[in-house]
Amino acid sequence: MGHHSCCNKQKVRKGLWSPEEDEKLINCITTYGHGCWSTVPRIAGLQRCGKSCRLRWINYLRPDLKRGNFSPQEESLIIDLHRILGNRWAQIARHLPGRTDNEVKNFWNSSIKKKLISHDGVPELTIHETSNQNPYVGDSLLAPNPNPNLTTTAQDHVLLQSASSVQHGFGHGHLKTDVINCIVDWTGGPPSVEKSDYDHPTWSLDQQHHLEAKFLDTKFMRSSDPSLVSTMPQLCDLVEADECHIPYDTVSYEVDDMGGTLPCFSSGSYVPMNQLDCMDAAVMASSSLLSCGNFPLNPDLPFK
DNA sequence: AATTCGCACAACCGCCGGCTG
DNA sequence: CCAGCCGGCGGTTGTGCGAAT
Repeated sequence: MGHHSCCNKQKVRKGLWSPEEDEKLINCITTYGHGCWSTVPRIAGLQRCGKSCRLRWINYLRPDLKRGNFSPQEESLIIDLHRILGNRWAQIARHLPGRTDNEVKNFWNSSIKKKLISHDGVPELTIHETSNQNPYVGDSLLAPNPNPNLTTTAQDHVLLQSASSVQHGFGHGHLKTDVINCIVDWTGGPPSVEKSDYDHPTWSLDQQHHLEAKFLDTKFMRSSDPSLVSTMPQLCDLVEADECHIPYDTVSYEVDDMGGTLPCFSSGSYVPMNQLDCMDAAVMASSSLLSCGNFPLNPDLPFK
């Protein structure tokens, strides 16, 4: 079933594309758009299958593609995202404007993977349990890491780190209003937040505890009530809806000792340092777990 | 200079899920 | 409900080129 109908009707060319073929494809798509890919080869006068045309356009001919080497910022982002998302190249690539999933995948396989291996495995994943300052944190607050390259232990470490980020992220300061509102809606509202505070909400210690408790209640309740779980806010959607990606040329988190500006927010909201972590964790959590709609519990954890 | 090797990148293959008739 | 079509995705293979021998 790998071949589509368009590939069976006549002999199709395979292999590298010639400049002439590229030109035909570009002319066709800039003139007519691609519409249905299976008709593109016919319109363009190409002896290729529609899939091949689509791939060539997406991976090579698209005008918004950014060629050249990956910047250190992009590399770092890929590593971070891969740690969470695993080999979901398309999802990773969405956070890298001008880059394709194929490009990211090749870059990972040819470059990053080797670097990580040569650094004795996965160095940035070596997080010790001592970072766990909360007895609950060892549980699956976040999804089991889908990264197939990680050992179970490494996955646990990822969970520890990410969960910790979530919990310690809700300190004092300002979060993106939409995200705050989402959290507030979901939790039923922190104990004493004023409506007027929603514009620039600040999380008191009480509110922080309330939110943490809500997260923990929901995620660790063994009463596996899917309807409850499904009410978890999909923070990632909010973040992604606000163009959660790095700029084309550089990434500037403009981080100082106390905090920084999230590049994913066009408003450039100033976010305290610990909440940058929180946003990271939120993206991770909702990308890999919430969107799956389930919270598998780690059987090795104390909640039985 | 010829050959081999390794790497980066391009392209293909097979599968899956959504859509439609 | 089912089958066919299609786009999208991830894994894998193929190709070209430069470095090493």
